Amino acid sequence: MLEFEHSLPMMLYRAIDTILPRFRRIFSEFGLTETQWRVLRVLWDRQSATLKELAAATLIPAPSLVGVVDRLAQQSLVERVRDENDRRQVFILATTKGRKLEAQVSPAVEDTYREMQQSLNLDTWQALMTGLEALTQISDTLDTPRPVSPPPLNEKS
Amino acid sequence: MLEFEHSLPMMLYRAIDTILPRFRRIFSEFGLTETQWRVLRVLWDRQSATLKELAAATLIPAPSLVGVVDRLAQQSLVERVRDENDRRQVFILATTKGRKLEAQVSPAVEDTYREMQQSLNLDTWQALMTGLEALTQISDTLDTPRPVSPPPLNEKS
DNA sequence: TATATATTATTAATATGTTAATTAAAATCC
DNA sequence: GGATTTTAATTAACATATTAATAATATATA
Repeated sequence: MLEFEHSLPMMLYRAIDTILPRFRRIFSEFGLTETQWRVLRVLWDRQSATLKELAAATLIPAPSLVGVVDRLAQQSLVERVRDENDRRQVFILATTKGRKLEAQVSPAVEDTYREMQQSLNLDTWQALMTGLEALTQISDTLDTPRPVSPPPLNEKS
Repeated sequence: MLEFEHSLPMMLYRAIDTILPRFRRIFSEFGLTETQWRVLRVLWDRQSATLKELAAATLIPAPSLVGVVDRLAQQSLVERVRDENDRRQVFILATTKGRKLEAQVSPAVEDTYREMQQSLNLDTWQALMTGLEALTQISDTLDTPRPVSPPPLNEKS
């Protein structure tokens, strides 16, 4: 029981449950959900992004992202522009209205982020980030979904 | 952008996205979702739990848990028993069928957990767990939701 | 070039998360 | 003892996650 409740996955979930509500309170003051904010947050930093790029940057799965962008578009915060070079792709970009939100929302978000950061010992913070970084790269060690094909020898051709 | 994608919340989400799919593959082999497995996992360790206790142990919000337990009950894996001493409460307990699943599912889950653990440096693992532990306790430092009490001396009524 | 294959976005179906409201039962207060 | 307030579970409404399938377009290949 202690075993389970202190397993790595549960510790990660608990960490998220601990820190995210503080941010969501801010988002909701501006009529945004957390995922909607994440999309805008990325678009504030880059002129546009395809749906696929947006999914990678926000970690929102593409099927969910379709709906998130729909609702942001309904609020006139973003718009879709079909890529004419490759008509499979769609560019998403923030509207002027969407961009104006940044100055409204970001200060409180950054304040909260700093508070959170400062409530942790600096060494603890860095060890945590280093550990998370390492964890996200074990996929290379593990995810190799069993020797699918033995391409060992002859690495180049 | 790098700033955002390497923020603590995004690092936590990325960590979960990295390690959970491996476990979900196992669960689905037995017709279980991740949350369904979490409920069973707790009930395998204790004879019963009220919905509230189950929510705390699994980190599944109570409103979601109602549906999760519904579906587990439909599969005859758990059952509800009203507490006769306090009829507001409901005990959830695993059925015989539900208990038999443990021997089927747990070995693969534990194998995968060990693989994951061993793919990380031991120091890194411990620093990560320590950091997560510390993070889940900053609520005491921060969560104090602003001095709710003293509403600025009677501004007007 | 016609066909097969791969890629991007989207839809579909089901399960869960999030917040607020509701119901029933207990505990508290007068 | 009856009104009030809490508490546990549930419902409701909306948004998102997960997995599989589909449509449209692009690329590769024979």
